[in-house]
Amino acid sequence: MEDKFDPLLLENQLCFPLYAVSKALVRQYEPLLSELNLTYTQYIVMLAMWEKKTLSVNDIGAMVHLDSGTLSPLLQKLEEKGFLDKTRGQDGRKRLISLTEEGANLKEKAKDIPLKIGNCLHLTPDEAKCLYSLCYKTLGWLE
Amino acid sequence: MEDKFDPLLLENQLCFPLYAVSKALVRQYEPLLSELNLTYTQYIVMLAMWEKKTLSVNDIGAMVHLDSGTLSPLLQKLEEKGFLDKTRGQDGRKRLISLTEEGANLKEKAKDIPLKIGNCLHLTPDEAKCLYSLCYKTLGWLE
DNA sequence: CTTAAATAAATTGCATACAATATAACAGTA
DNA sequence: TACTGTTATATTGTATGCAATTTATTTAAG
Repeated sequence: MEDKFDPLLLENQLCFPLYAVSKALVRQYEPLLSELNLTYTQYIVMLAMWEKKTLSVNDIGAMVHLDSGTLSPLLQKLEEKGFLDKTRGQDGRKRLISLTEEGANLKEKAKDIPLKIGNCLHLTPDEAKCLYSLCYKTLGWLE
Repeated sequence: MEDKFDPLLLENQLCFPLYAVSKALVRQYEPLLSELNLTYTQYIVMLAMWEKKTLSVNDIGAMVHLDSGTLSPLLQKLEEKGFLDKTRGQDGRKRLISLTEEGANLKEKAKDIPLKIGNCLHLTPDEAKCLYSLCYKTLGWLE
């Protein structure tokens, strides 16, 4: 007489461990990022900016999967911290976001963060690649 | 002359796709859960309650990885919705959370949700198992 | 019994997330 | 050109997350 499989047990969820590990990992970043005066969300926006130098709000949103409701106040804060500038482009609707010199210099201070985070994951390179691929594969179906 | 590997490119992050897929997946739940008058976080608390029937706030927190700062107002809302009851145990510091009849009945209405979510993931059973295991393995190292 | 230390929840303050709405500016058309 | 529809961003409202603090209660020591 085996128990019937209950799809509503917490341990039978797939989303829940994703949700839990995502939050736990973000918490690992916070002490490292606070030294740069950044939160995790601000950090991924800075990653996008270090990569592209100048972007519209929508461009950033497409890269980091956030909408203007989240980005508007967040970009405001990064501007107040002196890391970003906002200007108007030819198209007056767009706000062009660009790095200040201070914002660009911050990349140097961030360079050790990925390794430090990687070290606390305890995944083999293959496991990390597998996790990475499965996340992107799933993400591809959800948008 | 190959480009040097830049660990600060968005595409070289492991946390970022986890963070993005977690949010995207939670968004998939929202339209299904709104029919039950639940948010995703409220749903995982209800999963814990359906499983254990009675729990303290800390017990729930340990199961779903949330602290009292998040749970206190959330449990308040679930109580107002009529899904949960709060009582005092022998230990007057603890609040014992239990299911109301309405809360218990809600499980029947939720029973198809896991399958619906599973269908939109487009992962093979092996891939799902792999993703599940890697999340729990990582989670184990982060707390 | 009294009081200091520990524990359980709740509260506060700040920073997301995101749906829905509003606003501003551009683009196409009669 | 005046009007309409579209696009880009900002604003509003609700619900988390979580660190830090506070409050209530219990436990342990003296």
